[in-house]
Amino acid sequence: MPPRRQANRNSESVDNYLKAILSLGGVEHRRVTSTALAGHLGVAPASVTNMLQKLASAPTPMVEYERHRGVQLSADGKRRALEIVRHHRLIETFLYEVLDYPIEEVHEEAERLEHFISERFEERIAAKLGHPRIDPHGHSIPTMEGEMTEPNSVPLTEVLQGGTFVIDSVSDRDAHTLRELKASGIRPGAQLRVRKNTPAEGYSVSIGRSSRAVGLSREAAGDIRLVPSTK
Amino acid sequence: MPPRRQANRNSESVDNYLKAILSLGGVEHRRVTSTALAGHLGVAPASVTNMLQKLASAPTPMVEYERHRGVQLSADGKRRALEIVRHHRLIETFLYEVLDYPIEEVHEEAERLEHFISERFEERIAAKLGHPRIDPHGHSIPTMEGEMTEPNSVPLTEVLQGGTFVIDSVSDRDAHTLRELKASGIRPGAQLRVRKNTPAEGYSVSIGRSSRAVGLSREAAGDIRLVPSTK
DNA sequence: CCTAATAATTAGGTATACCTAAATCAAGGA
DNA sequence: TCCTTGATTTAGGTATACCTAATTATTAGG
Ligand SMILES: [Mn+2]
Ligand SMILES: [Mn+2]
Ligand SMILES: [Mn+2]
Ligand SMILES: [Mn+2]
Repeated sequence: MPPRRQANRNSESVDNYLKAILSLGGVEHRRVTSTALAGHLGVAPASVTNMLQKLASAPTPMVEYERHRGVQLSADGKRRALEIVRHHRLIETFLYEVLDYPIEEVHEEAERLEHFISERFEERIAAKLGHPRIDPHGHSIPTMEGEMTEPNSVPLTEVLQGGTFVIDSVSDRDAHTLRELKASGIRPGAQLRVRKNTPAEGYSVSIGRSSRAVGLSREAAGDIRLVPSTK
Repeated sequence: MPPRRQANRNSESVDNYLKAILSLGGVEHRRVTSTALAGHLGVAPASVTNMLQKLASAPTPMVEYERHRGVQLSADGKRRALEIVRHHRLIETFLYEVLDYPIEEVHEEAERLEHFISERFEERIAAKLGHPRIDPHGHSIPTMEGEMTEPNSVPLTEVLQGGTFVIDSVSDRDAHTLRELKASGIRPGAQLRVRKNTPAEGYSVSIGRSSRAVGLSREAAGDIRLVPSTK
């Protein structure tokens, strides 16, 4: 019979806009510009304006929008965005832990499935995984109640002094970069010593106890986030 | 960037039309009428006509369609339909075996997810499950190559003589009926003795070695398929 | 062989979510 | 303050996938 997925609220597109606003605006709710969203989502700026107007003028608006001044998530919008992020990261963890996906392939699959799983599915994989708080890239998984801790980590490209760090997370965006990082032993939790990290000199690190220098592209370096070594 | 799911070919709607044509026309490719499809899919007959015309006039047509004479799947259409059925039944098996879903809830979740999983996901759950050939309802799972064996089972309502049978499958369509069947111990593989099965007298059976009579609604009876007991 | 009833198609709309091109706005520098 | 320019929005389209109402085919009965 008619499964009919309803308009606005809850479509795959809407979900992706909300996630993008959360990601660009952070949990501090910085206003996000149409152009930034257009870039992030890969759609034309005009399409963004259109969608924002719809989202803002819904009966229970998902965003707070003012012409020419960008958007912010409403409380409802933030709740939904965090739910999708939870789906995404739980799915990634599940694919990695239970279905033995290579880490560089989990993101793409999760990006699709996050919109279509039920609350039951979410609950079941969370239980199966022991209610994990961190996904395979090192990103924190929002709780069922929509709480998410922000990392106090810093991109490798922005670390000022050299020294020893622990890898907090790696970006999930680019499968190719991720495959390279994996090959060099760069994964969340590993120890990393910064040798060079300036645009001029390039990027070079050592992993774990090894003293071997590992060179990194600018892009790869920007995809690694570090926290100070506690040891 | 642009994940852009492509037109026609491969949309969730198209998948559902192809599955419906397969289901109504059987693997023997009986022609299927627009009205039958409309009923099965819960859409207006006019919508069906429209879709069939598009599917039939695509560069590589998924169906063979003639005005006023119904449709049949093309070889391509059949391949796709069987792939979706494989997805559906593997997902059901996975939800049941790995995620401990109650049997009456697997269908709805599978109905959505079947359209969105990757080939990798399909392959991984199949491997995890040991390449099962039958889903939790007793339906056979098409192979990766698109082979599916048709059951030679008969609905309980169409069994002529009484006697002892083995339950081949139960319908997955109605969660409510399924819950009731489960409560009576009616599941694929179980032994079933037919006591009464006429519209006039109603439907009554015994399960396993028990001699207790279990009454069934007409609808429930039609949802049970039997094969002769080999013992 | 004609005619109703029924099945199916056509015609004309809606909503979502995109796009391009043409306005228009906001802000910073002169 | 005014003007230029880049950002944003408006205007006008496209494609998918639905719907209702009107029209046309098919077919079975008389
Ligand atoms: Mn990801
Ligand atoms: Mn997504
Ligand atoms: Mn099913
Ligand atoms: Mn489906």
